[in-house]
Amino acid sequence: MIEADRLCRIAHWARSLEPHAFERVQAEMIERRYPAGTTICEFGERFDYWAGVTTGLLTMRALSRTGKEVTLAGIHAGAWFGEGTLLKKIARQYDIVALRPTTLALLDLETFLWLFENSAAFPRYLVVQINERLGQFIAQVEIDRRLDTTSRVARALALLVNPTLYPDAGDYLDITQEELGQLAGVSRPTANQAVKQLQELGVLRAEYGGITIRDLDRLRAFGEDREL
DNA sequence: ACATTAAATTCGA
DNA sequence: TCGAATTTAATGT
Repeated sequence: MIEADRLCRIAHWARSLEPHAFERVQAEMIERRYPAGTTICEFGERFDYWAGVTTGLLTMRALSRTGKEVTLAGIHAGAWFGEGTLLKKIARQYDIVALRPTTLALLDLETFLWLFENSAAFPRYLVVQINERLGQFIAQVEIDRRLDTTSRVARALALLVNPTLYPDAGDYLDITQEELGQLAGVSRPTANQAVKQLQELGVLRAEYGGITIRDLDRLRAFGEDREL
């Protein structure tokens, strides 16, 4: 049984649930911690939970045909993921790896499907979420195509402050340059240079162990579609 | 890869 | 429980 105020803190979508749905979620949700480096779920495995990141940072990645690891999305505290595979009842199409010690809130498949059928608010929320994530995947493909490393890092950052997926996020991002490099697909020193450059442009402020976004619009617009 | 700096932890009072 | 000393983590080049 999870406390009501805690549930509201870790699951923004729960706040708009009808009371009967809220209570069921309260009863069924569990939390689990994972050390840094843990593979939480591997490609092809069943992982029958809808999961939210309570603390920490995850990456969703797939192996391309050439064997290169491709980051599909960085996921940090506040985000919920996995609805696609749950609704289709299939195995995961990607690996989920904890980049640092991470706590997940988990909702089992049965409860998830029950919510989908028995709450009016929940499917509405899911549509918005899925739509937003679709946009993210498209943006992520672009990160990998882009040559210019500063734009890659800027894009990777922009994905982490998406206000739809992270409605509670402030302008401070708890992320190291090492982690940012992994999400952007660049080395740590390269990420460092990119962060420095973005700082000089006034887009963000680099801090020890984190980054403060100063100008979200310019971060978003950074290196906006050139050619495809 | 190495030097620097910030933070976290340990330890002695 | 305070703070100085040490170790670990993150950053800058």
